[in-house]
Amino acid sequence: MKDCLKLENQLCFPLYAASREVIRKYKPFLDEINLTYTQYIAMMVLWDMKEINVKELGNKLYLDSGTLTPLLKTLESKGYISRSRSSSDERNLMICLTSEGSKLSEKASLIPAKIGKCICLSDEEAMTLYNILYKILGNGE
Amino acid sequence: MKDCLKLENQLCFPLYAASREVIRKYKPFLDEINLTYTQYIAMMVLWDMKEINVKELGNKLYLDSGTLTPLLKTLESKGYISRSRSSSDERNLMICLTSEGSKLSEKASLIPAKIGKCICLSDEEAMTLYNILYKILGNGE
DNA sequence: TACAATTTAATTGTACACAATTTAATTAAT
DNA sequence: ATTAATTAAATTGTGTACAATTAAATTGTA
Repeated sequence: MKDCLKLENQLCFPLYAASREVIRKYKPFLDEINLTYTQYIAMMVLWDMKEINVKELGNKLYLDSGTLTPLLKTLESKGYISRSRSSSDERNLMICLTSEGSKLSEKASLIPAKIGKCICLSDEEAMTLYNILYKILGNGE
Repeated sequence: MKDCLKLENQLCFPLYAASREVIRKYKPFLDEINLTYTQYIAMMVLWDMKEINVKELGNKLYLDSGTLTPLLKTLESKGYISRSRSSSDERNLMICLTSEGSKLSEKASLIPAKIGKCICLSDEEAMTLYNILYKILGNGE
């Protein structure tokens, strides 16, 4: 069998596996605030922006409406966001943070430090990883 | 809003996003051999091992039977693998490569080079990334 | 040897991902 | 101003992920 097909010679596989392992580490902390990982990163955008439409949110998260529509309905049912059409362009669905959703950031702000303790990379490794990952993300544009 | 909750200050997010972006780059090539990405990495293990049980396969891929059972049934229906209980221990389901599945590696072996052209990292960056990702994967053990 | 504990897959249920299509609203072109 | 093209979100359908439970086989132990 060709070496290029061995799992240990792939870059894609540890990328995929490490991504899932890190998300798995978030789970116990996210359970405490009743969010999934994808809901958490959507909330991160909202904590920052307060208001955004689905298209823009999708651009930031690399997700489309097929994923976001049900996810945002769930966040609405949890009381963290509101969903309403833009009056200036009815095609746009505006997502707004509720006060309940805003309040959630207090508890959430404790999570990054907790995760840092679980990952165990040096500051330099973390920075290097960050830069290479964004280089990969930049490739497609 | 606290900076630690900004999306651009997370390491987990570019990891998650880059993983999906890379898998997305595989799609047109994997479509040609009628495999999804997860099916592809499962086949990689089989091209290497010829025979393996579900538990071991799950250990290698960081996946459990909830994901693998339906995936392996699909690969069986495509004729690439066979599924049969081990005679020495009926709890174990042995996955074996069929000749059809083995033949598939010829076409598949062309994919890594094609992907390499899409990712555009230097050899050094690729090696650095690989090592850091496996360091993350090693953390949990 | 019984029987409790463990192990392996399968199953069930929830939540993404994402391609492809549909629907409604807006914009562009005639 | 109509109609064609475009855009945004929702919908549909397939395939993962993964927690939790179940069922069957095996192993350990009194």
